[in-house]
Amino acid sequence: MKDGLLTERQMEVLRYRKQGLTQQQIADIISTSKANVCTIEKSAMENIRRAKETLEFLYTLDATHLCTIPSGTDLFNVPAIIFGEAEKINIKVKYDTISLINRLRESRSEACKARVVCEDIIVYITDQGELYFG
Amino acid sequence: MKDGLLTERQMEVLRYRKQGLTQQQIADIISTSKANVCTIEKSAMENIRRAKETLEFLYTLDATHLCTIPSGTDLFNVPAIIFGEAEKINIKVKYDTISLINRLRESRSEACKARVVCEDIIVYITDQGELYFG
DNA sequence: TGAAAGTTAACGAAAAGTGTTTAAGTCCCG
DNA sequence: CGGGACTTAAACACTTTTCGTTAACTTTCA
Repeated sequence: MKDGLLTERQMEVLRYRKQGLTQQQIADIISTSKANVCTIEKSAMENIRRAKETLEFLYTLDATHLCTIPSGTDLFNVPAIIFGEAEKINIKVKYDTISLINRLRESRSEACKARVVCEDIIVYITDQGELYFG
Repeated sequence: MKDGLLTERQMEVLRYRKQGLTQQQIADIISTSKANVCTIEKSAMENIRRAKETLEFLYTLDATHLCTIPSGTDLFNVPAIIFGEAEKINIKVKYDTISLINRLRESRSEACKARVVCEDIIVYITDQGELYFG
């Protein structure tokens, strides 16, 4: 039984950072270079990103594939597509038009350029109407 | 830019498992021993555990542990419990009864079945009265 | 009880992650 | 411009994780 993803070193740096210390100050405290503090902090953030992604995967496990939004689709057409597909399988989506777009932007910002979807987006849905974008 | 914590192999096994296949059946499909499938599945679960713990740490970075809502609690009793605990440490929760329940449902929908909490939920609170559910 | 499902332990090889250093780089502000 | 804060890349020693095998063990249940 081990701890979380973060090493002692990484948690140490994050805690000091939260207190508002600069990388140089932290470097002095823990006796290393500021470059090292930077890489430690960076890998901590990377680990946090991976932890989030891991749980997202877990959610998609009990979600079913709903549809795929093709690259090039206008962002404002996405909700209609999703509502339509969800209706076909008798699931009520738990988001309205606006919050659906926000949720998509939030979780796949790199796939949304201006008003257009610039990557294929796979849409998953749970029985409860929760959405995930792959 | 890598993916989550889980390896391809681990996700593969979890997906088949979700479909209800036995370890032996999966072993046949991916051409290995059932013992190996067992260890892959086990380490996948371990990784998921660590991912959760990592995010818990993130919350505790600027929040303190308030209390734990035990599985089985009626959803409508949750606010009273939280308000009570927060009062003990002189923090005013920034949500009213209704929005607190909504917030919980939003962030831990899979832990709320109908009117009942079906998993233990760890509650964190910041000095500002913001809540997190672990 | 017997068979199928699942778990565990010990071990090895390959792969991935971590902390470090050094040296060069960007970015922003006064 | 100069300096402080931060980022990046390459290389290194080191540790941990992963996938795999074999063989024995426990659990479940018809």
